[in-house]
Amino acid sequence: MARHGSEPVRVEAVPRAELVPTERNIEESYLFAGGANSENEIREYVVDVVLEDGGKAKRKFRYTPSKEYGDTIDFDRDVYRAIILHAFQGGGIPQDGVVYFSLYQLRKILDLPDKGSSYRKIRDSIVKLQTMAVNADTYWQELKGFKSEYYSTFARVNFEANEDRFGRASEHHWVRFDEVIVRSYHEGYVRDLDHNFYFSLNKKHSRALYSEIDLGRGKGLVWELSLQDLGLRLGMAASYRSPSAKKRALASAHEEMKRKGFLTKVSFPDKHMARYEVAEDFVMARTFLERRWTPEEEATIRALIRNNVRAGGARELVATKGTVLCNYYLRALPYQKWVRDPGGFLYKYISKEKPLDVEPPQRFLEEAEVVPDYGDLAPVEGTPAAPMDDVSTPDAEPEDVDERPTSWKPDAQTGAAAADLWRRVLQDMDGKIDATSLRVWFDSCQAISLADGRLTVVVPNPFAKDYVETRFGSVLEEAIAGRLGKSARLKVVVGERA
DNA sequence: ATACGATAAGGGTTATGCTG
DNA sequence: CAGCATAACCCTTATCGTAT
Repeated sequence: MARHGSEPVRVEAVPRAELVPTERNIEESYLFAGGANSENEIREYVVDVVLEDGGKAKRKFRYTPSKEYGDTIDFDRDVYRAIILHAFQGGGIPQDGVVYFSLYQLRKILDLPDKGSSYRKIRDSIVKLQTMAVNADTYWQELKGFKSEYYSTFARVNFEANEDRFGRASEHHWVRFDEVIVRSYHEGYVRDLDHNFYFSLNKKHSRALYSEIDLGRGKGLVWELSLQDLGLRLGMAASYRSPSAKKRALASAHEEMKRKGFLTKVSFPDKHMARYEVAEDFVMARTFLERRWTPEEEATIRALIRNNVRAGGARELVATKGTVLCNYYLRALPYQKWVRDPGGFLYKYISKEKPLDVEPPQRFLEEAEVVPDYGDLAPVEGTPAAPMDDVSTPDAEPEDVDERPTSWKPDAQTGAAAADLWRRVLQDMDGKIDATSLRVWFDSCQAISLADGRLTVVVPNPFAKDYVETRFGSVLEEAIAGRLGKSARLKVVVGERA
């Protein structure tokens, strides 16, 4: 049975040189789409893939359910997400893909009752994922090539439990994610879903839909796809063949996601298409985009990411713990022993402010000029890095403004005119950009000069620059051109406002 | 393709039963 | 009796079949 996903999937290049660069985790879309059909037949999906250079390829996924456990259902998706959340809480999936867990921890995440059948269900689900065979074939016409991958989500599953000396069960279960999943995770394709939000959703299709929308929208806030493809991804039964049947089945999930603030609008441009609009507030509350980063903070974030901390996690650490604390652990990292995964180590130790196992040798570090002043954080023998709430909050330091590399002042002659024009342009935006976005993105902007038909606007950080240019660039230029004439341009620069 | 009624299924809670 | 597991129940939702 072949089903055709109709939506082309955008594919980005991967760093490694490969015959066929393909986005990997699109298979997640269909991995859990079984269950509705009780027959345990092989499920097959064909997806059109658009390569970065515009070339076209076809990707075929085949899922062979295990004879013993049958096809995947929604619960298996939840278990899979619970393991990823558990791994994330432990600092991320390590390079070797091995994640240790106890069934008790997963049961807590899944919020299941404490009884034997809960544990059995989770266990069966893990084994089911291990024994479901996945085959992904990619055909790339231009190269006259193909690539055929065979794997299962978990390359290996081990259940081990001992009794400790008090007779209590002590669990040492582990799974090893297949390298395909590990690579997806580290290349950022497995999105950092808000797992708490994910598990707060109750309606039948809500969880799967949230995953799909968040993946599908990429960096944007709007996602459109055919109801046909949506039905496939959510594993709707064959009886939902008509669009109205799908809409009715999805109604309660839509309602829940709007009520909980993820979606602002669900519409159907025509009767075969669904259009989802994601709330900007929801996305922003979960990224740290809106925050202004000092150069020092940005350097710390980059250092954390270089050491395999996930991008979102790195920003979270710097935002919540401050640069001083982060740098303290970063510099101590090379001296630690038995660190399996630097990213995991850093995330765990910094977020919990855990005492270091090995203190870095102070004298050596200072001589090498790699350790600047620790301030109050200088480790004291025996009591390493204790509470330090107010020491490390980076925002409350007005005196460091002058140290920033770029500080823009309004141009003496054109500054006032620029500010005036900018104010009018923003008024023009009323109705074209919603009020929340206006406030969030433009409150911190300042127009500083107007020369040769070019309006220069200062934004606080590179994120804001990127966001303003890509999302609002064209409407803004249009509005400026409307007031200044056709050749008018907008220039966005990053810097501290004067 | 759609609307809608019938029914199965699922979640949640309480009652009951079993075992040591 | 504690500590569980299961049965019974209610209510909501998912799914299916049928008439239009």
